[in-house]
Amino acid sequence: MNAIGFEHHDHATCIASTLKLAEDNCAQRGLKFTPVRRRSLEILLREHRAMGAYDLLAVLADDGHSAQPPVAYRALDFLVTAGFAHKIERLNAYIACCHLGSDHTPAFLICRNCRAVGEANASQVEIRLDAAAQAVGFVIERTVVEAEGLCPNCQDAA
Amino acid sequence: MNAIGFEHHDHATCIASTLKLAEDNCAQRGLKFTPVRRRSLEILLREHRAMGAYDLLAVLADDGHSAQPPVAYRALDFLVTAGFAHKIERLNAYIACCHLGSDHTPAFLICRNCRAVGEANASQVEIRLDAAAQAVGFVIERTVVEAEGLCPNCQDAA
DNA sequence: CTATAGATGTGATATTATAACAATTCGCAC
DNA sequence: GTGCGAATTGTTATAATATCACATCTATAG
Repeated sequence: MNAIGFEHHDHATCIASTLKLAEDNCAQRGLKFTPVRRRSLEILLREHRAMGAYDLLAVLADDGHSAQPPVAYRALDFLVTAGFAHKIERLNAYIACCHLGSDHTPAFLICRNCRAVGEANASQVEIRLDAAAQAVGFVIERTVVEAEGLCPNCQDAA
Repeated sequence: MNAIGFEHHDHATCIASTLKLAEDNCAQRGLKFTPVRRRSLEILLREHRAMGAYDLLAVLADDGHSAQPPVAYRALDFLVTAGFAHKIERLNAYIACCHLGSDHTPAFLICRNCRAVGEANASQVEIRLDAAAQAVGFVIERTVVEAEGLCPNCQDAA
């Protein structure tokens, strides 16, 4: 899971260690890692795919949680704000962060066929919007970088 | 209107010349620049802001066009596919292209306060996702780059 | 002229997201 | 421990964004 989510990795360990990281991180920052929030992150981690809010909601409902939309959106808000998950704007969907802990501008590779999403390592991405922004006095707070295409599996299929 | 939409420019000329460019471009490529499509582009050009599909629809309705959602979405589809407009994924909104004719990966500066959107000149932006993509065999077809922040006007207001 | 492909009109519905407010829980000062 | 206040959760309703499906029209190639 170095750069991207398309490679194989020890998924069980990946989930467990990320959950642990998130837990510690919340403790440090005084954030409440409540059951719904924890469970939501776990669900996102299991999938390693972009999930719609309603997809998440469906899984939460199976768990016996309340199944109203705000439940999912609140959990996702928390995870995104805390930096444990990202929103994929292109898909209106959400995915667990692969680089939890490191402050980073995420960049995604999104398969248009299977919705698999890889999060590129920030070191492999260079974005030079600063010059353009400075030129007009615009202050950048957040940058979305999303590349759409075909993942290796779906290239083979086609 | 060199790099960005936050600068002043001769708007009437900008609209007229872009419409002309689009018209010629359609003629060359055998695309049909129908009244609704032309009018939609004109509306987007006038605003120079990200408009929701339903915002566009409202203006079209005032014109006397049919006011069902597919009318707006079809026009926007056409404009985006033809390269005359872009979708701002972050806002689920649409904006006329500033660099009509030149094949480019657009990069946007989006004001979170007033929704003004500037389209950066491709030459001022460097995106180096290729390495990350190649490393895992991903084929990039399209890239979305959207920076969110505050435009000069809204910084002053705050 | 006419067959055809593309474009438009229209009603219904799917998908994504938020508002609003009540009820509950949790930490903490007293 | 009690009670206050802030954050979280439960729940209903609704807003905002987007697509489907199918009928009708229009331009044009043959």
